[in-house]
Amino acid sequence: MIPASPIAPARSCVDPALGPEGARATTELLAWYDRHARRLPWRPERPEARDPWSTWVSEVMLQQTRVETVGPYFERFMARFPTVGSLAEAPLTEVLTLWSGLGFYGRARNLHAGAQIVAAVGRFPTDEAGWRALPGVGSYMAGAIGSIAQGLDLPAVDGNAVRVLSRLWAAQGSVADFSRLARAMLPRGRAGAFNQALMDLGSSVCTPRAPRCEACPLAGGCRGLAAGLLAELPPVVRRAAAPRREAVGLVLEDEGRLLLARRPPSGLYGGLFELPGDLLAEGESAAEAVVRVGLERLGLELQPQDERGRVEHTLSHMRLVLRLFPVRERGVLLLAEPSFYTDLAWVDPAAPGDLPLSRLARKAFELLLRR
DNA sequence: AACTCGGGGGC
DNA sequence: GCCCCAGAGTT
Repeated sequence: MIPASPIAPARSCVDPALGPEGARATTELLAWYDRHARRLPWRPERPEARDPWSTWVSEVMLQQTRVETVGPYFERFMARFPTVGSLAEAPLTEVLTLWSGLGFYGRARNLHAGAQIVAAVGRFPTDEAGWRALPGVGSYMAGAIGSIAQGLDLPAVDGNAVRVLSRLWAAQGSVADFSRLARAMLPRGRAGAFNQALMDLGSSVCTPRAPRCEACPLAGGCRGLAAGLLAELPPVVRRAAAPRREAVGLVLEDEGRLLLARRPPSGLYGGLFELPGDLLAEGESAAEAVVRVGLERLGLELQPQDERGRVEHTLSHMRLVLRLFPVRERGVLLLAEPSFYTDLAWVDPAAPGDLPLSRLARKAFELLLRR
């Protein structure tokens, strides 16, 4: 842990030497949380009513996803899968359908697999290592579920907590560093409240830009504020701009229905249905890509027609331009190898029904329905 | 440590 | 446009 200059390191930021400053901050934070805790769908009125299952589901959905976005997804998911056993018994396709539009679909796959493990074992994990052994459960989630739903004294440091702690102590470091820092501040028996208080404070008061320090219970002891370092803490890590990539989507129509194909179970949009297609390879034209997709992924000899339109969609690591090409079928081949795709379906784009679909696929449907 | 993995809201 | 969001897994 590196104290941000020009602040002198008054004390070690490592357990147990935070001293009275740390204890005071924890006390103020808990008092603030008692009055200002957000009311959220996964937070029952009585905190002790939190259970591991609903907490697990909410934490998975909340990964890199805003609270407001998760709300309706959480309600629908818990209505359909009220218990870990109910999810374990469900087909993955149905889980992905409920997840459609939420993004990061590997989360749904991991949650499903994790539920099957828990159902087979017959009980939830009871400690940090047990939770971390489940797919999709890392350091943060193990701490969050354990502290919130099981009363374990574990830190749970997310992006909000990093920001609050970085500013409070005028320090910078890795998430692991801040987890140690949070552990040193944990109030025995109220770790869940402490962790959620850090997150709520970071979300509503100690915001990335224009923090509302006048409303912050920690302002009096905030070293970052005192040093005028709030704008630089935590330091921003510049990430490379997402490159623009082109892709083709094939429009095969039959009596108003579109041919959709299910992507392989892992990787980008794993397990979801889409218009057959692919990213353009290096130096490849769109027409060439259409022909290649037909041959390699569908076993069809295809002739691309005039482009029907294009939809743009931004992902974390690329900006996608999906160009839609109706095709004329010239011949049917037997695929030498199993296709990239694992399933095919003819679907009415106006009523796709219970299929797992990405936002991108839905955007393509909307464009095709407009004309 | 750098990528992969979605999608949306705020400025 | 850019940044960030109750991150985790892989390389």
